[in-house]
This record gives sequence, structure tokens and C-alpha cells, in this order.
Amino acid sequence: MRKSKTSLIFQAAIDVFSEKGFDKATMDDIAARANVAKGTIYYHFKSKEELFLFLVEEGVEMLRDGVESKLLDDMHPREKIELILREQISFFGQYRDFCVILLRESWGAEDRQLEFRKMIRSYMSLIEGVVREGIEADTFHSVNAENAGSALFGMAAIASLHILLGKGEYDEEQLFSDLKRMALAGLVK
Amino acid sequence: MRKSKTSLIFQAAIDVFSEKGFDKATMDDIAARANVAKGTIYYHFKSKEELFLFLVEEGVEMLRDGVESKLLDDMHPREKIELILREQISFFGQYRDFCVILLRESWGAEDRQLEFRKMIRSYMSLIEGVVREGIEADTFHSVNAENAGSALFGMAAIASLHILLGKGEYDEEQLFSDLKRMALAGLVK
Amino acid sequence: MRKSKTSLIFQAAIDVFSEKGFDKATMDDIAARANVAKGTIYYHFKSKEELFLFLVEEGVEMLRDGVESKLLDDMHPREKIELILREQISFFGQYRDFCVILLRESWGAEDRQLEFRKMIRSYMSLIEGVVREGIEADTFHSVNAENAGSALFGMAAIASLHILLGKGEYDEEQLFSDLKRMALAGLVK
Amino acid sequence: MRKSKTSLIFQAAIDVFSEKGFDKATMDDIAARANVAKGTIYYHFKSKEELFLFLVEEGVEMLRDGVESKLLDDMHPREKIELILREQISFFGQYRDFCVILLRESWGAEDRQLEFRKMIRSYMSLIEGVVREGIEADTFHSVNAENAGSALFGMAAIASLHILLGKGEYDEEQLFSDLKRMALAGLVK
DNA sequence: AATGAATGAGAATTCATTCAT
DNA sequence: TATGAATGAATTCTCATTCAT
Repeated sequence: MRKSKTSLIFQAAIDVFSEKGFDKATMDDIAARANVAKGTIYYHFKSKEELFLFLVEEGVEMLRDGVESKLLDDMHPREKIELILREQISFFGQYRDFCVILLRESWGAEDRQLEFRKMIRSYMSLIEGVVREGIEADTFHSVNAENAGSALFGMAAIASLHILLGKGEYDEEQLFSDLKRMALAGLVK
Repeated sequence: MRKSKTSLIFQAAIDVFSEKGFDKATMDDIAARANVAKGTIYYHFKSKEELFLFLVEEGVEMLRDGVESKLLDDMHPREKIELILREQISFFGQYRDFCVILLRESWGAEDRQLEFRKMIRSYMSLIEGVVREGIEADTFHSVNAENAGSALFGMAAIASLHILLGKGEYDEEQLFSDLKRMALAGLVK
Repeated sequence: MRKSKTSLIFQAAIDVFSEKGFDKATMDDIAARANVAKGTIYYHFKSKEELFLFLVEEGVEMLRDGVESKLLDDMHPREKIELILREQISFFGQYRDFCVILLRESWGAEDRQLEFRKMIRSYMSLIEGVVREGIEADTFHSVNAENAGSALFGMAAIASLHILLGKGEYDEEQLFSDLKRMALAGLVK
Repeated sequence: MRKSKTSLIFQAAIDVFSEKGFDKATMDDIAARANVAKGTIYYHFKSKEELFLFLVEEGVEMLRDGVESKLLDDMHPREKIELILREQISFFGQYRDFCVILLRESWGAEDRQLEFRKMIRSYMSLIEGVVREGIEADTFHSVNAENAGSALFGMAAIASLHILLGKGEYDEEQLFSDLKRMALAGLVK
């Protein structure tokens, strides 16, 4: 009786959505997983769509806030990028299911999907800002900051999920070290 | 009367699946788009699943073959990476809808999705090979080649789609130049 | 703080039922309109059905009592019919929503509907009595009094609602004059 | 195998709708009554709403056409009114269920209900025309023709249903004679 | 007396698939 | 080969009613 119904539903929804995707997941699935009557979900969330949106909102916020709170003003841009990569890798490891949802459901023209991309964009623009800062400080090469932002996000996201959904162990250190090298120093010696 | 029913259906399926995604697309949609009776689709393809699988197979093959055919043995690994990035950026620009399908439908535990990831993996391993080659030739830093492969694929994929699904113009040259810089020389000056 | 909960609910129920009809009206609607928790309604009324029945009972009683109280023994049957028509026209104008409920929910085989028809019948039989009286006094042509009762009720009801639910103004005088003429003197000169 | 599925559904729908009303009637009911799978209904009719609308359209048309086709130009207005009354009484007797639907579902503000009233109005205006004709020929008293139209329709409708839904026998002759008298000659001797 | 969270039995609608022609 | 009418299982969502507080 510790958990509120709302958070039971929330947890169950993450599980089910990440397992089956938005369309294949059913409210019956979620209700069963949460040990709650179907009507109860609708008492707390207006629709499947809204439940899903809420869930993604929370997740992206968590990722962004986690990174944002650790970024200190007096850090060097290079250090900031490192921190972002490290955080993102760790977040993906910790919330694999949520990250699957994110990559799965963000592409398309439905309202929900547009909404998701907007959220992701809000996170990317955080990275973008750091890149811009580095360029202005003449520490970074002059690249299009938006491209850099989405590329950094994408490289970390896909590489993380590639491992997490494969059979291998998720060696965060190795991945971090590789991505750091590629992003900051480049592949070429 | 030129086109075989099969290819009519195939074309219609690409259109509809990329527009709506696997689940939201209906066989009626596809039949209507192909100007064919619904039963006819079932005469040519066993199921919706099979039609979709066939379609994605063709697409990934196209991407891989396009890259593979242009990779020459005597190219420098750096040149090969450049070529791969350029090709992938161009492919995503050309087949945006197919790429959306790919990113949308590859994450999950259904057979179809495992199948997709296997296909993508086959493409990634092509990149992986080049990285390994570069490391062995002592041109590249020593990174985990698998990580590098998925990171390179992911960076190009996400950055491309980020632009293609936003409102901006798809400036392939700029994107290529930025990704090349990040991947090969690194952000830091 | 003046109003008892019961009458708050009663008022809200009239509003909501007439706006949406029995089936489309929800207990949530009514509770919200009454500014009362849903459970409270069930504290005062056993069920939706009972609440509705109670409400219609009151309404029909109001109509019948209104007419009955104005019918004086020494009136001429012709005058009585006139009075009934006038009263009914005025009642329909004043309680349009209730009258809609009445016409909407009285036809069918459910208990509730049988109950309603019984109530309406009790009102009709009031008219019937006057007709019978007129026939016995040899003032009215000899018609089947039951037919006459329902016909008079129906002519006034439908004509009233026809105007009230259309866009036109509700000209009670004109309507009264027309119905009186038709019912008492007939159309033909 | 004689009947087309469409007409099977049509018949079943009339039965069920008149028995239970639009809201209480379920597509399952109708499918079961028609001995057809639920999906089949949706193959032939886009929605419950549309099925219902179609049904009412047909019915009103039948009533109006029936009357219209029997109205001859050289009839006296009085004869025309008689004919209309007779026809309507007979129609209500024959299609009691449909008529219940009509009186049940025409009152309210939903689109469907507005649509219904429009249909009924189209029938009423037929009566209206005859009344106007009579007034112009100086055969009828000068009343508001619209009021007369709705009143005549209403008197016949309610009186018919009053009998048909009660236990008594439906004595068409008696009812016709009574209504004719009231409408044309008036109650008063 | 009053509350409102929780319930679960339906309801309308969709759609992949089948099959007789 | 091709068709499209027919199917029925599955899905989202609604809402009267209950009950612990």
C-alpha cells in the first residue's frame, strides 16, 4: 500500500510501452502490470496518448535536469562535453526502457511525435549551447552547433542502445572513453 | 499495364508504411494506394508482417550496397569514413521516409524488430571494418571498433533526421563537413 | 448555504437531463453542475433511474396540478378546453427542457418508460374527462373521448415544441388562437 | 440466402432501435438480430449514427411519398386533409416501430436530431401547403399554416401511438373519424 | 452526511485475414 | 490470378455504482 496508484501505473506504463511500443501496448496490458483496474488508469490519465506523453515528458526532463544540474559555469567546454557524454551514457544504462521508447516513438508526423521531438530538441539545445560556447572561446572548431548537438546526442544514444539491446555487457567506461575520443579528439591520430 | 501487381503493391507499401508506421498503416490503405483489391495483396504476400519485412530488407540492402560498391580497396581509411558519411547523409536525404521506418521500427523484442536490428548491424559492421582497418594501420586511435561503428551510424542518422523532420533546409554539404570534422578531427582544436 | 443538497441535485439533474437526455447525461455531469461529489448523489437517490423518475414525476404533477387548479366546476366545457390548451402552451414555453425530456423518454418498453406513459396518461385523462362532459352535455360532437384527449395533448405538444426547437419566436397568443380554432371550430369555415 | 446482408441489417436495426432507442441499442444487438457479424454492419454502414440516419431517412421518405403520391391536384383541400390523416394513421399502424423511433429521437440538440427534425419538417410542410391552399380558396379559416401543419401531424402521431403502445385495439376507422371531425369540423357542435 | 478514488462490465469501432466466386 | 464481402478478435474509452474514510 506504499505506492500511489498513479506511480504504479506510471511504472507499469514504462515497462509495457518500452516492451511493445506505443501502438502495440494496450491499456489492458498496463492495467494488468500495475495490478489496477483499467478504469483506474482512465481516472488518472485522460487517454493512452496523455499517459504516454506524461511519461516521456518526465523522462526527458530527468535526463536534462540531471545533466544541467551537474554543469558548472566554470567548467571548460571540453569538460562539459565530457560530462554530457558520461551522463547520457549512464542515463541510457539506467533507463534503458525509457530510452527505447524515446528512439522508437519520436519519428513521424503525429502530434505526439512532434511533441516528443520538441522535448528532445530542448535537450539537444543544451548540448548546442556548450558547443557554441566552445567555438566562441576558440577552443572548438567552428561547426554548425545544431548539427553538433544532434550528432553528439545521436552518437551516444545509438551506441548505447546498440549495446544494451545486443547481448554484450554494457561497459560504460569503454563506451565513454571511445565516444569522448571520437567527439573531442577525432578518430585520426 | 506495364507494372506488375507485385511492384505496384511494393511501391504503395513504402509510401503508406513510411507515412503512418507499421501499426497505423492498414492493408486497406495499401490496397487503395496500389489500386488493387485487398485480397490481391494476400495473393502476393503472406501477411502484413511479411510485406513489411521484405520492404525493409530491400531498403537496407540498398544502403549497404550503395556504400559497399563505392568503397575501393586502395582508399585510405580516413577517405573510407568520409565516403561512408557522405553516402549515408545522401541516402537519408533521398529516402527520408524509409529511414524513418528504420529508426521507428527497429527497437523492441518482436521477431520483426530483431530481424531489423540484424540488418542494421550488418551495415554497421561494414563501418566497423573500416575503423578496425584504420586502427591496424595505426592511422586511427585505438577505440572499440563496434562502438565506433554504431556511434558513426548513429551520429549521421540522428543528425540527418533531426534536420529532415525539422523545418530547415537539408544542407548536405554543411552536415557532411561538420560530421567529418567531429568524427575524424574532433571538436577540440 | 440556503439550499439543501437534495434540491441542488434536483435542479442540476433537470438541467443536465434536458440538455443531454437520459442516456447521454452522466452522474458526473450532474454532480459537477450541483457542485456536489458524485457519492453524494447516491446518498440521496438510489440510482440514476430513480433520480430521473422522481424528476419526471414532479414535472408531470406540476403540469397536471397547474391545469387542475384552474379548472372550475362551473366552466363551460368549451371554456375548459380553451383553458387546458392555454395552460399547456404556457407550460411548454416555460419548461421547454422538461417537455423535451417527456417526449423523448416516454416511448419504449422499459419500466421507466411505462411509468412515464402512465403519468402522461393521467394528464390526458383529465382532458378526456372534459371532452366526455361536453359530449354528455350535448355541446361536443360524439367522439371517442380517449382519442380526443390524446389528440388534443399531442397537437399542443408537438406544435409547441416545433416552434420552441426551431428558431422562431414563441408566439403563444397566435398558437393558442390557432389551436383553439382547430380543436373547437375546425378548419373548415 | 434470398436477402442481401444490407437489408437484413436494415430490418434488424429498425427492430432494435425501436425497442431500445438509439442510445440503448447496441451494435451487438443489431448484429445478433440480423444474424451477421458485427464487422459486417461496419462494412455496410460507416457508424451507428449513419445506420440510424439512413433508416430514418428511408422511413420519412416513405411516409411523405405515400401521401404525396395520393394527393391529386383536383382534390378539395378538405379532402386532402382527410387523405393525409387517413394515410398517416395507416402508416403509423403499419410501421409502429419506426414511428416510435421518430417520436423518440427527434428532440434534442445533437446533429442527428436536428437532421431528423428537418426531415419531419419536410413532411409537415406538405400539410402546411394544403392548409394554405384551403385558406386561399377561402374554404379554411385563416390560421397560421405552420402551426396548423405541426398540430395536425402531432395530433395524429400522438393519438396513434397512444393507442398502439397501450393495450387496446388499433381501430383505424374510429380514430380517423374522430381526428377528421376535430380537425375539420371542431369539437363544438 | 459527504466524499471521490477505484472498479469492471460494456460500448463503438478497427482491421488483418479468409474464402467463395 | 484477382476480387471484395464477411468475419470476429482485439482495442480504446465510458460511466453507473460502490465503499473506505
